[in-house]
Amino acid sequence: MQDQTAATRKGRPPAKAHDAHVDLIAVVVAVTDQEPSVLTVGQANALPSGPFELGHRSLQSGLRAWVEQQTGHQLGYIEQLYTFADRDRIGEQRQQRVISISYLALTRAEHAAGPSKRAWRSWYDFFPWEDHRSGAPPVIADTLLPRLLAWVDERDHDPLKRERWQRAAIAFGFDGRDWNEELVLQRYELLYEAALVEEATRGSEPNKSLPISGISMIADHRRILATGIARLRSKIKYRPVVFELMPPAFTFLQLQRTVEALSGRLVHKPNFRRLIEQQELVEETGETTADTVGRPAKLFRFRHAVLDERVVAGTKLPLSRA
Amino acid sequence: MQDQTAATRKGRPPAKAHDAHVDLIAVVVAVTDQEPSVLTVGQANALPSGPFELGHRSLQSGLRAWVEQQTGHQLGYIEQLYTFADRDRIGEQRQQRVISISYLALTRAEHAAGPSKRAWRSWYDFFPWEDHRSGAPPVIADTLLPRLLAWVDERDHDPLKRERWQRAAIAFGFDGRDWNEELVLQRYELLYEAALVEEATRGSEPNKSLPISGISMIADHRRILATGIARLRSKIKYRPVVFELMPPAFTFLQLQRTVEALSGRLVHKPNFRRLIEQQELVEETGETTADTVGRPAKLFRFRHAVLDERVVAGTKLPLSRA
DNA sequence: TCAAAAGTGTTATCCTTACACCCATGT
DNA sequence: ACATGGGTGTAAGGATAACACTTTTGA
Repeated sequence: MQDQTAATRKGRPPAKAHDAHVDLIAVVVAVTDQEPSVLTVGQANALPSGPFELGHRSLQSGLRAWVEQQTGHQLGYIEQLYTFADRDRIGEQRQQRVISISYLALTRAEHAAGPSKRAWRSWYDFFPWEDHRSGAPPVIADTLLPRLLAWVDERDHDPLKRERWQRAAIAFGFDGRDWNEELVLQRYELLYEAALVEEATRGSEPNKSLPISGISMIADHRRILATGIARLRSKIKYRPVVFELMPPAFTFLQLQRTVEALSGRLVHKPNFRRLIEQQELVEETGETTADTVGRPAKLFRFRHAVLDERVVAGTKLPLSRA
Repeated sequence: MQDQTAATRKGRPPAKAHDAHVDLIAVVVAVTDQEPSVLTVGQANALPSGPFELGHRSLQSGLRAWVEQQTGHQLGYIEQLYTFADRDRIGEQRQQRVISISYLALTRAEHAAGPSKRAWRSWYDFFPWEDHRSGAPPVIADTLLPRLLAWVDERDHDPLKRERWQRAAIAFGFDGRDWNEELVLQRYELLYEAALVEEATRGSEPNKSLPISGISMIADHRRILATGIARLRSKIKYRPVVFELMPPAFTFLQLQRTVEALSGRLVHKPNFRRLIEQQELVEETGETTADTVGRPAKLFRFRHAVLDERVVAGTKLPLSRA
């Protein structure tokens, strides 16, 4: 079998012909003061990124190196998000591929060391329509809804109108539908398609009836951020990843506020508590907070043991005995 | 903002310095005769793959092109699995990176056109310990368990032994734990670590007390296959992807057998039926099967409309009113 | 008539959701 | 006293799991 390893390479043409440049991009998330923040560089409109180099031991270590260099921040939890390819023009006519490998990283903002500090930015600055903690944000009814209706009306035929409207309604919860906080990417893509985000109008001359809503980012970084947010909003529901964002000891309310910041929705306090307790995700530290107001709360820490013990597995199949 | 796009490229050194070769690898799955099969090339021990080239319009279209060229098979549903990097030596000392981007694709074996046909192979040939449709396969108790116990005993200290044993027990359901069909990758990695799969012993001289169990593949293809299986086993539980593997019309039992083939477990017929019905995933075609045996079954088709209507969203947070 | 598969009814149990309420502290 | 947050009790409703049973065909 050993010798057949060569077979994988069989069709490979001379390397230089279509080698690609590889970029690593990080969505680094922390929650501070009940705001979900993302680590940015430049004019706070780019995600930390850099080329994958021969000196890097692995993709992840390359990513760590770049983030640390650009922001002074050390990363803990990392997971891969998505890989995509773009055509890039270098020099005259010669084209080259750029492969971008994006990652989601979770930390606590305090882990910073050096020049970062000001580089954190609430992700709702980029996605104002995503924060439903105080109900649906006004921007949806005031700006997005009318413009999306106009976009729907661009279509001539009824079935085509209906299709656009249905997509918009599902994404934003129109027509009495529920808001679904996980559809972050779909919403961004819809707004992009409807030319309601700045990124969509690049390359064309600026329109007088300006687009809107949300700070834009360079290249497709806002799209990558949307992907990261969506992944995280989905993942907190079936893996104990929130704790990566928490200090070593915390109260239930702090934990709840963090989840609320991420999901952009309010949760039911008593039931949230029971949900966490029942899964045995935390244990008491024995201490209580000396909070300024209200009854002192017990402090808890994450039970790291659960990561070994259990597998969280979600069966949804009606398995049979035997 | 436009001009700041240049900022992304700021740190980029001369392109050739560390450009990478990009490979696309496909795990193409079909289910035929109640066997989950994977499309292979070569001596049926490699996954279809090929370099990403400038001529490819996108990563996915590059993948489609390679699979079609190597197997004559056209792909329908595709999703990205994972991207990883390896060091590759070309020529003398010069090292280069190889980036592998893997995909999961779902089709029906009949879609083949050309030389494929014999290239399909049950994925349980590669992972015999994964098929629990007739109870736990003997290979686990007969071969894997004793060898895993030996591997556990390699450790000197008790806590280290315990840690290895706990991992094995969770992965394989020892100690009265439940079998978890989603842990495909963990199991493969465990067996790799314990040198119980051929891939782990490459580079060293062949051991007399030979490893075992499961046909090996070139390079890390079996690991990629494990990733694909795990992803699919997990995904069929919360997205209607099984239908990509079904013919246009099918009976409940056929659907059930397909799910069983994928998950490697038996499901409860009446409850499975209700589960599908209740989600309104299918509709009657009006026809019935002329089966050889038993009462004729109604034929159903997938309700493609559900993909637009619903979002399947899985809330697991105790949301509050207001 | 029997085997094999299709299909329905019904119950016990658990999880989720919602509502109601009491507790402890600072001002 | 009361505002604020901490924390518990409990019951309704829905989903899941398990068991029992009837129906329809071909051999």
